[in-house]
Formats: sequence, structure tokens, C-alpha cells
Amino acid sequence: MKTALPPDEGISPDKTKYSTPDGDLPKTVTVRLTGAPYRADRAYEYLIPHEMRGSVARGDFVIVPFGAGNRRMLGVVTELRAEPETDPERLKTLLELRAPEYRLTEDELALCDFLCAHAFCTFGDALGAVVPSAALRGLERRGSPTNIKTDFLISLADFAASSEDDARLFRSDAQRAIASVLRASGGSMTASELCRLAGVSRERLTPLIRRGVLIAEPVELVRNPYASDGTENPPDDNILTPEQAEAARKLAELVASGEPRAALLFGVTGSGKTRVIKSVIDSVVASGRQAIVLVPEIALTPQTVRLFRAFYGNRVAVLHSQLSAGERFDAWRLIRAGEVDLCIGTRSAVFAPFPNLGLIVIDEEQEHTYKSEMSPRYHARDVARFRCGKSNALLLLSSATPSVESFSRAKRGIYTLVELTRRYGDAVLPRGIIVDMRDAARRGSGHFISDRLRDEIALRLERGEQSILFINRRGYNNYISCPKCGEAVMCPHCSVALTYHAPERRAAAARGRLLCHYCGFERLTPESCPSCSFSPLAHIGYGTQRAEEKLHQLFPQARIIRMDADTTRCKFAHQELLNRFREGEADILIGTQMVTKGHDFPNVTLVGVLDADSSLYMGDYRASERTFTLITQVVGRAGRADKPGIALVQTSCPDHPVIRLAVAQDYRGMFEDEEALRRARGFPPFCDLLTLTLQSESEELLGEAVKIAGAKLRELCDGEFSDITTMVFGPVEPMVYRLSGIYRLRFIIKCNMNSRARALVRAMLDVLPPNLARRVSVIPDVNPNEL
DNA sequence: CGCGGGTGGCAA
DNA sequence: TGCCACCCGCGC
Repeated sequence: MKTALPPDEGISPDKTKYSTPDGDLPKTVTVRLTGAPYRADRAYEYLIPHEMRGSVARGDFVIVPFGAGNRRMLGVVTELRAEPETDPERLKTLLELRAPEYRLTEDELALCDFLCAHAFCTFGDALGAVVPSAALRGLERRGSPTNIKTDFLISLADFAASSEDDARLFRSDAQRAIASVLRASGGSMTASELCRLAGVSRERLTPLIRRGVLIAEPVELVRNPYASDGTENPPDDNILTPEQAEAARKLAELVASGEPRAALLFGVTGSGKTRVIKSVIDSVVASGRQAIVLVPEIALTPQTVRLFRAFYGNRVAVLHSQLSAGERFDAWRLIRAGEVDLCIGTRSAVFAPFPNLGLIVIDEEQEHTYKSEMSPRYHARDVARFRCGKSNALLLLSSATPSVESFSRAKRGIYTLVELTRRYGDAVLPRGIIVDMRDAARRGSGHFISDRLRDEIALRLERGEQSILFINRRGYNNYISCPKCGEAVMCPHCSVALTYHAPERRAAAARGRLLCHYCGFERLTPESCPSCSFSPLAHIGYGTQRAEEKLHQLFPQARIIRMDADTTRCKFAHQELLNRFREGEADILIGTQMVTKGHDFPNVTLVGVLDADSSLYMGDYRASERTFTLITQVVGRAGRADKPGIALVQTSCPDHPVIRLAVAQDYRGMFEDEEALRRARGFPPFCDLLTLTLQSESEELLGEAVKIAGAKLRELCDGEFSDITTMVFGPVEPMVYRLSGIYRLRFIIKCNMNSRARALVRAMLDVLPPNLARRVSVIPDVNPNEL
């Protein structure tokens, strides 16, 4: 169902917008360009031509002449000046001014500034995050409205309302069908809907409109791929338990405080965090404000949307990167116009331009997906905190396994800690059992399903119950290598081994492919070793594909769904696989992280973690925390309803404290250990980690640049920036030294990310001499996911 | 980034 | 001498 937008309300005239702080009409403006590279990303001053005086305002889009060739470039006005700062003789003049309906709001400009300062990006990159690209498209050319899809609202002319003259007015079957559909509707409908219901093509309307029998009125359409979700389900009872009600009351109080607040909603899986959040949103919406709910990945949006649509109907918008440009633009316009109360989406939805923001919820706040790995490299939590600060809104972090950083802040009183301790209906947490795999490992890599796990799966099959198996690796196995010379088959563009993917059609004699999980490179599996021609090659390790195959061997009768990046390529595949599993169309669900979170499967009584150690030794200071989170989440999937469940955790380090804590679902235990360790070693939350990555296609130039940058960095830290505490490490190779043909080396700096530290970063951004800067880039990243 | 001006290598 | 490829600085 498509919704028509109301006509634009227009911009209220406001003299102060068009004059300088002193009340004078401005002579010049400063402009930030949307397409400038970092080195040219400054404010430039331009003269305002006479005809634009009094109509140009801060936030307006303008076309300016730029550079020696006076290229036409799109820019944004950031300041109005009564007196030019530069000699007017040397200034160029604005070429064009875009209509005020495109003007950026003060909130949007502030967000751009925030991103430039904290993520060290260009104004153009910041703008690209703050407004959807479709809102910018077309602005470079003169004025036409951007990517607004229109349809026509069709109604019958008055003289055709009764059926007296039908024979004369409607002369064919198609025309009579149109008339009857319209009469049945009793009013008007969009042309597309009318044609669909009447079963006629669009062209059939034209003659009727030309003769005036039908009246067509253009309307703006809103594309909404989630329109059919949820509204059909009646809301379930939403009575809160006393504990939940108390949590909701506390949080609503924070929202109503009229001050910026932050809280951590901490509760085990199944404790009803979502119900509490829903209740807080109710109070936000009741006070005329709007809320944003962030979820960690696109795959989790449909279920969240369905839930909230059941309550708020079509006053819910969705924003994430998999929407088409038009869909995203339409959702954005509805939000900006205050036509919806709630926006659900992934990281980028933190920019949802609500006019009166009251709440930002970050669900599963510890998830690494909230940190952007591309410019602008922001963390949604930081942007949310900034926005909540400006709007006196509540930032609500929610998790069963909060990040150590956030829980530490809650402990120190920076966030209000709101805790839910009881599982819904007093369901018990699944019993966790550690399975020692050291014996199995000795028997060879083929034994990655222990006897114990096999027996438990068999038991579930017998009872008609379901199992979920989690394995942290996709593909058939880790890599293939030569038993003779020991070489693994590597990606030609990256310094990583390729992963073998078996052909999906099991009957096919086709050879499998080798895939690079980093750059996407793909090749046929070689028959023999590329360096010494030895054959056959050995397959090392196992992934989801091989585990699935093994399960088929062990349980030929079992129905298995595999869920990983390869089986969820297309748009709604993820949701569909989960639905099928929930409907009982399969006995076993096996997959990567995506099987671990956010789904309620009442018939699942067994959860198996095939290799709990895989994330334990990845050399990152968060390895323990991540392992804990992963295992805890997947263990929480078992036995949510009336049936008790068990969780088998296979590991080669059965005595490792983190594995034990995770199996016991002891978050606080993990937190205490981890906090002590990080305090001792100087890791977040006791400092920030800043990386400066240098990258180049040329290994020599990179080496040269790293020498210069390293010397300069240490010089700055010991000299100009000796007032702040910094520790410099490196240069070190990232996990992957060469990626898509680009070599990378990085410095790691421990510091507190304040304005002085940011000044240090900015100083580092132009340490390279221009000849080197052209071919080596310097990329700063604050608290990156990968070290 | 992309222009323009400078430079230097090289063929005629 | 003339041409072009590449380097480099700058943009208001």
C-alpha cells in the first residue's frame, strides 16, 4: 500500500536567516564543497550576486566556480558575512542558489561538523552520511525536484458518479472495469492501485482522463518495502511484569527530565527488554517526540519492524543501506517531515532527521557493526550521544552482554544502569555443558562433531525438537595447502589464504571454487599445488559447508538449513530461512553468527557451539569479550519457552575462564576479570585506541612514508603534544598486510580522545610531503574494530 | 580531485 | 625547436 505525502508546507519567512549576526545583509558567504578531497576541504569565501542578496541562508546549496578551470561545484553555505574577510577583488561569485526546500537544517549542519571533527572526514563524506544520496542527486544541475516518485490520485468526475450515462461514458470492458472498481472504492485511489485492481494497463486511463470522465491529481508517492509487514498481526498483550514496569518507569522519567541522559538496559535474553523499550517509546511518542531504534544488522530489521508496526502502524519508518536510493529517500522525507514517530534501522539510521528527537535506542549495543569501517568512520553510539545531548533526549543502550566499555560507564554512574534479572515466565536458562575436544582433535580434523553432540542431536530428532549449531566460519574449510611444500593457496591481491567453497549442487561433478573472504577474488580450485605441482592438495579445517555435509552423513533423514553469507545473498533470504525453521520445516539450523541473535524459537532445545575457541586467540584485546558474547548469545537460544534446553560448547580449552563464564552465563564474572585485565594493560575503557593506517599500492613508497610519519608522530607526542598522555606503537601490519592490492601499515596510539588528541591527528594528516601524499594515504580511525 | 604551469627527456 | 609525459602546487 502506498501512502501519499501531503503537499510541502513551505518555508516560513524568517528575516534573521538571511542576515548576518549583526542584522546586515551579507556581502559574502563561506562555502563548504561537497566534492572536495581532504586537502582542499576548507571553507571558501564567495561574493553574493545582487539578485541573491536577502535570499541566501546558512545551509543553502549553491553552485560555485572552483579551481583554475572554474569547475562548477556543489557546495553548502556555512556562514554569512557582512564584510568580506578576503579582498573582494580576489573573490569569485556564487553561480547559482538552490531552492530553500533543499536547505540543510541546523541539526544537519551540526552533525556534519561533528563528523568532520571526530571522524576526520571531509565535509562531503560527512554530508553523505547525514542526508541520503538521493537528496543530493540532481542538485548539481539546475533545480528540478529530486527523485520524488509521483503517481496520480484518480477519482470519477461528478457527472459520472451515477451510472445513468454509463453506456456513453464507458465504452469498453476495460473502461467499465475501471468505473466499477472506482465506484466500489467509494472515492479516489492511486492510478497504480486502480489499474491493478481493475486488471487493466495504465494506458486505458488516458482516454478517460482526456475526456474529463476521470479526474487525475498528481501526488507524491512513498516507496515502502516493509509496508506489508506486521500491520496484520494484532498486538499481543503488553502487560509488563513488576520488574519490567519499574524499569520502564525509571527510563520514562529520564526521557521526561528535559536533560540529555544515557542509560544501559541490562537484562538476560528473554527478560523482556523489548517490552520495556516499547513502553519507553510510548511515553516518548505521547509527549510529541520521536524515537530511533538501532539494530545491529539489516537481517534483524524485519522482525523488529513487524513488532513495532503492530503497535504504531504506518508511523514507523525503516532506514538501512540495502534499501534502494528511492526507498531510503522516501523514508528520510517522512522522518524529516515528522510524519512518523519511530525509525528502525541499522547504524546509518542514527542520522534519522526527526524534528523533535526524544530517544535513541541502541539494541545489542556491544555489536561491532555500530562502528563504521568506511569514511566517515564514526561509532553510532558517539553520534547518538551527540544528538541526544543537543535534543535533551535519552540514549538507551540495551544488551544482555554489554560491551565492557558501556558496563564500566554504567558502573561509574555515567549511564543509569537499569537491570532486568528475570527471564520471561521464569523460564530457566539452558544448562550449559562444556565438551572437551582435545581427544577429538587428536583423532583428526574430521571429528568436529563430538559423540556427545551427535547423541544429543539424535535425541532431538527422535523427539521432534529442533537444534541450532553455531560455527564461526563460512565456506567448506579454512584453506587448502600443499602437503609437500606446505604452501597454502593464497589470494593474488591479498596476503590471505583462499577459502574453499564446495559446489552447492551436490550431484554436480563441478570442481569447487576458492574465494577470498576479504576482496572477493574467486578462482577454480587447482588440481595441484601452484608452486610445486604436487597433488592432491590437503583441505585444512572446516566451515559451515563441511559441517552441513557431515551432518547429512550422520543424519541422512534430518532436514537441515544452512545459514551463512552464501545462503543469504538475496534480499529477504535471511528472514525466509528463519521463518522456515520457526515453522518446523527443518530439524537443524546450522550457521555463522547470524543464527545467534534475536530470534525466538520455542521448539529449540539444543544448541551446539562447534568451535568455541575460534574467536579466542585472534590477538585482539577484545577476543575474550567477543567469545563470551558469542557463546552467551547462542546458548541463550535454547529452551526459551516451556521446554528446558541444553547448550553444548565444544572447546579445546575447557578450563579457559571465559569459556567457563560464558557457559555459566556469568556476565559480571566476565566483566570483573576483563576490566581488571584492561586496567592493568591500558586498554579501553581506560584509554582510547587510535590507529593511523598508511596505505599505498607501492610497497616502497609506503615504507618511505611510514618512516617519515613515525618520526613525526613521535616528535609531536614528545613535543607539541607532550601535555597529553600518549603511547605510540608501530608500525605494525594489520591482520591482512596486503588487501585488494594495497599494502597497509599502521601506528597504534593509546590516548584519551579529546580535542588535543584530535588536533594531533589532524597534524598527522599532512605530515607527508606532497609527492608522497599523492600515492600514500593516511587513515585515522578511533577505536577501530580491527587492530 | 583536476587544472595549469613547469620541467625534462627525447626525436627531428 | 617542439612535443608530450610527468611532477607539483593550488583552489576563496
